[in-house]
Amino acid sequence: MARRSDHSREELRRLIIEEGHRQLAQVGFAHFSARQLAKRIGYTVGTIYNVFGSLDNLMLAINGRTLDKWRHHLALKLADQQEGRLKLAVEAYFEFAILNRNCWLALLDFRLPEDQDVPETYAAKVGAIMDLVCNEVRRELPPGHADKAEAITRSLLATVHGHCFFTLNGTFDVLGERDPMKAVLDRVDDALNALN
Amino acid sequence: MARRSDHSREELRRLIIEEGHRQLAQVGFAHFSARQLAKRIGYTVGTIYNVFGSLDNLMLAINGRTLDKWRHHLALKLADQQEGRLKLAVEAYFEFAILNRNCWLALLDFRLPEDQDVPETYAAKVGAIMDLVCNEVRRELPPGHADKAEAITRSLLATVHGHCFFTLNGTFDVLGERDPMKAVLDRVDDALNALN
DNA sequence: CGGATAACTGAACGATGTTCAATTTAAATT
DNA sequence: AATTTAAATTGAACATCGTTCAGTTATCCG
Repeated sequence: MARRSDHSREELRRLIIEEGHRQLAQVGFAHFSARQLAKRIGYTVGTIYNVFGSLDNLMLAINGRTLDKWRHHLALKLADQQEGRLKLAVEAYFEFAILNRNCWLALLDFRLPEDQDVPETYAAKVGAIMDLVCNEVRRELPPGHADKAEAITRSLLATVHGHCFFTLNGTFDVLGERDPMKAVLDRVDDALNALN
Repeated sequence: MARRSDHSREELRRLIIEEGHRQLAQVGFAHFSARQLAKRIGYTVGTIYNVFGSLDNLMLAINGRTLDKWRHHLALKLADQQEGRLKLAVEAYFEFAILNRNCWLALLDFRLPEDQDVPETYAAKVGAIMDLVCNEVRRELPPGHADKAEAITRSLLATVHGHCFFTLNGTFDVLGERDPMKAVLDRVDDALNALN
């Protein structure tokens, strides 16, 4: 059984997040359980609550981990690419969501109580993904429209999100959409071409 | 206490759905409970399971009710309007989601097990909303592009959904978007103008 | 060694989804 | 009106969940 000598508090924190991420990927948000996570790492429920204080905080940490991996995935796909970088970014967005279905959906399924707002560390991770995409949007903007980069990026992120969700959701199946990627790339092009 | 004389089986079914819808609107998907719903209508848990067989089926029925109300809301807003009908449809889409936050989010939060696919009655309700919007899209399409109406409608629905979700979600707050409606209407315009 | 501190446990509580034999009520039949 | 049949409803039982926290155990330090 794990003891203090094995893990400092910070190491234990990371272990819980990492194994929690794995469990989430396997069983999905709806069947995620702190007790099962504890069993997986050889601890008991109480320990998880001692470390994170609440399930909400744990979920924030695990979802934060997903955001980190997502940003990393995007950055990897963009590295050393010269042409069509924005298109690559959109495709990487989709790819990550599909390859990490349960974890990506958990980003949406989990919501803090209405009175609480997201911690800054979490917001920063979302912002980092936004910044990454914004750089690519700015590249493809016609000269003299650089000031619109942030606004367009926000809107395109929402656009891509919608297509991605409808894909994973089954909504596109119901509606008869068989090539969501083409659809969303068309929307991105439309938005950028509108500035010419 | 409710007895057979008070409600036929079909009436009871409707009562459960209606009160379930109310409860869902009040407490949200995460805190929805069959037991509390039973208490609300003066029955016990078993009855709900006898009528619906499972929580999943109950949720499908309640979400189906939400879809019906949503379509009805859209149709109402469009009735007797001559100009800017597509814009009105988009605004009504948003309006319903904001006015029925918990019920709208439950449409997304609830997911059937992966091996089950959505029943046709449910898919039909989604299709009905799609058809309603598609009619407005077709109106604004340039001549000779009528065959693209369905594909564009699917994509625009996803686009609007993304903006709507980011609004309710708090993502747009984090990203600094203060006028989501303008953003999404721009995207809709971009898509339609791209055909000219 | 021994006291202080940190880490960890696990029982307890209330609430959940789910099942189903037993009961109650209404309807049908005699 | 009495009796039978069918439908409707109950509620206890079970496993599991999030959450708390007094008590135990392990580690550290003087």
